[in-house]
Amino acid sequence: MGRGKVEIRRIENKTTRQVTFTKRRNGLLKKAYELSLLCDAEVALVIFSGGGRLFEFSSSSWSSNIKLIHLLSYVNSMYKILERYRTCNHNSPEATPSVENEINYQEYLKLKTRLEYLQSSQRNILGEDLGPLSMRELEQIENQIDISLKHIRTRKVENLNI
Amino acid sequence: MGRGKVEIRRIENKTTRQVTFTKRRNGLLKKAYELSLLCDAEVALVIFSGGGRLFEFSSSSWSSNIKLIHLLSYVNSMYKILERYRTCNHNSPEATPSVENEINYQEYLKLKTRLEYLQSSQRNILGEDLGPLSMRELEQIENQIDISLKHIRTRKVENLNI
DNA sequence: AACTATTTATAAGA
DNA sequence: TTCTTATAAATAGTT
Repeated sequence: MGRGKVEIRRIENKTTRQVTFTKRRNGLLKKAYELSLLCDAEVALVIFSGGGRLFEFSSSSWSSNIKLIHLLSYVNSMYKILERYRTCNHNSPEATPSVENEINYQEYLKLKTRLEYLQSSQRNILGEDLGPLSMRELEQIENQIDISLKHIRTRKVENLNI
Repeated sequence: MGRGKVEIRRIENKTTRQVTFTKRRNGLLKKAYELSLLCDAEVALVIFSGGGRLFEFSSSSWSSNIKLIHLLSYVNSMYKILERYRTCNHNSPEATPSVENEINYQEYLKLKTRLEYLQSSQRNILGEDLGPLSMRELEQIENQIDISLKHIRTRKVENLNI
């Protein structure tokens, strides 16, 4: 994408590396933003430069109070699980708590059901997949949204007055 | 970057949105990888599709004083190891119960994270917990809801005509 | 920091 | 859907 084709490996020249970093960093942040907006996706991007400076983007559909904190908790729980796996395996491979796993599977199914319900409901609230809905259901959603719109507009005015 | 110039706003057509998501998601992941390698940078990227599927990249050279990044890298490499282990043991199914369970547990965590996002996002869409949101975010939600209201009203009229 | 020659990404079409 | 291709966008090397 430039005067010459470039091999994807560490750029040895420091100045070139710095310049390329700035250009590509901006490109990446822009594309992360575009993906989130165009495709309604949730995107979190964290970049540390070689010198340790931090740049980040996260789409606003991760409502702002969770954002990267949420990412951290996701990573954290993954970490704990993997840690447990490692320890388990080290000591007594047959001691894997199968009861606990069963409970987890029940929980998993519950969660999955709940998630599917929420996704479907969210789609409806966003005006998608309205086909199967009755007039009564449509009116309920319409009403809900109307109220929500009022809340949001009130909140906007409050924000302006701060 | 294609046959036509495209405005950066939510693609309304579902199929187009899905296709664009796949293309741009791959592009973004590739560029994240290239940036990390070319410029010796630490990059973490997490993407949720509209349908809730998770995609992620994280570079493997993290400086140890950065907690989040370190954890993410750790999780990533562990995941790869688990994945390889699972593939290796494809032929001897009785040897892998705990790995399978752990991977299911990972699925569970993914689901849980996604559910929490959805709940929070749903609350916002319903006009709740608006406190932490910026004006820009409020306007985005307002806009989304406005569009939704139009869809729902159109649908109501269609229903009446059946 | 700008500038452009090229490469790369991708939107629309097949 | 997957593959192709025309065109937009990104960016490597230059000034």
